[in-house]
Amino acid sequence: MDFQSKKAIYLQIADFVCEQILLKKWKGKEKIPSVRELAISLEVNPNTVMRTYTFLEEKNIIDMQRGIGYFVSDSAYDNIIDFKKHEFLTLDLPQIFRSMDLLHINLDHLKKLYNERTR
Amino acid sequence: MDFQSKKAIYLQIADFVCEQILLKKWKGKEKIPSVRELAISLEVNPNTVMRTYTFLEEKNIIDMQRGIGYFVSDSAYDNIIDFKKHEFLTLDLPQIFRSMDLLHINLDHLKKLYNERTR
Amino acid sequence: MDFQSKKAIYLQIADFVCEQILLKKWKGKEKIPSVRELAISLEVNPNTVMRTYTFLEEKNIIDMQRGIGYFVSDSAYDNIIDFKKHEFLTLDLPQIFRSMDLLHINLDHLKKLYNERTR
Amino acid sequence: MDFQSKKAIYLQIADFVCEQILLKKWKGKEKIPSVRELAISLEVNPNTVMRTYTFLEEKNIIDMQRGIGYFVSDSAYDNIIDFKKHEFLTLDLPQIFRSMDLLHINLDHLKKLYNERTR
DNA sequence: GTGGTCTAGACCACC
DNA sequence: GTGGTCTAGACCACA
Repeated sequence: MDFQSKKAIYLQIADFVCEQILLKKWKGKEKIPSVRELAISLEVNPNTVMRTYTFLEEKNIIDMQRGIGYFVSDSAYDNIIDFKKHEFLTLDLPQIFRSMDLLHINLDHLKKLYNERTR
Repeated sequence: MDFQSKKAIYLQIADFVCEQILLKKWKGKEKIPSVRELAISLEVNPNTVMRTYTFLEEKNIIDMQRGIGYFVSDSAYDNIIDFKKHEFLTLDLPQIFRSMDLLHINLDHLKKLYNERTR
Repeated sequence: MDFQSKKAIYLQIADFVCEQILLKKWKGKEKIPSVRELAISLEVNPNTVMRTYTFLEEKNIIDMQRGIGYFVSDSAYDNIIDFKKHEFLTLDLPQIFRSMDLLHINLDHLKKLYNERTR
Repeated sequence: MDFQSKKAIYLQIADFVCEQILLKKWKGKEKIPSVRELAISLEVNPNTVMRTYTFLEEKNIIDMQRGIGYFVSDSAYDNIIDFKKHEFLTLDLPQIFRSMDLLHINLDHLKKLYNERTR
């Protein structure tokens, strides 16, 4: 990770964690890296990771067990899908379609780009 | 306009101005609202509109004529299209496709939503 | 304020803010002290007040306006009452009644203490 | 027991032990479960139960007999009552009355809830 | 002036 | 070892 985007680092880390879960690299009920571990491996301050974990706990994506660590919550996968899908459909998509109209990009054009993309 | 999003207000206003131009509501070489007028109608601080206009002037989308006001530049329409298209294709689109993959939304689904959208 | 209790300072400050609103000292739509101001007057680090304000914003008790400051939200009073009442009835009260039973304190005794309290 | 509250687990276990004694389930001079037994039945780390027992021993609520186990102390019942009552009257009650005032809950309301409670 | 983020480092309670 | 809180100080973007 390089944190180039303008987005706050702690949110980029949150996205990273969600992605690990969506990709099933970190599965339900599994322990995730400790605050300090992740901070070292991402080369950021532990406070920043702490902020990410607190943020994700409020969203019921991870759970804390006193003195043990953080765990992927039972409903993490579904929660993330629900949350992100809702965000995508109500916030991102309307703007995408708006841009397409203004820029005169139609669906066929998009389809072509979609199939050509580097996956 | 309500400026609810987290995006900076001056950038939201810039988007608004660009949209007026793309929609040909404000055409080439036409005078656009003065800083003060726009500030009043949008209920924001004139400094904020000033910042928008300075920003757009740097991007050669509007021109200033001292003592007269701001005008849509000759090449405004093409400039906006070029800039926005480039941004859309290289920044937005890859993210969109990434989200679609993670959320298991395919092109057919997108097509359906596109055709159903409220324009 | 002296922050004697074991509760985190940022939560004690949150309680303080809620109290100002419940007591109608800070009314709806009114600007509340800036992060820095409150930090100085309470003699704590600005980060601590920031944390309080972020916490209260998530609970829809205060609103932020970019570059201007924080404001008591429209529904702050009702939100606080709802939230605190729910907490009191479902969390505090059962424990209180449990303690009373175990300690053989009955309602008449409580009533006496209630009427004698220093208000 | 599920230890959901934010209170330290060892203190929640201490409360549990005190309750057994107040309810006379564990009577004076009787042997109480060994650290290991209780740890297994509560599904916690033995260290945590150990801490509870040490804590209660300091408060003269239980006594240790080397090589034999822990016992309810002679004065346990009275000690607990005294301690908890003092805590309840000087710490909990003022807060309760304060909350009641702020939330506009009066004694009659409380009385009704008290009589309706699930015992 | 406002809020927001990040780092560095410390200290604490807990398991 | 774990998380949680707090301070101090810096830097940034925004109104």
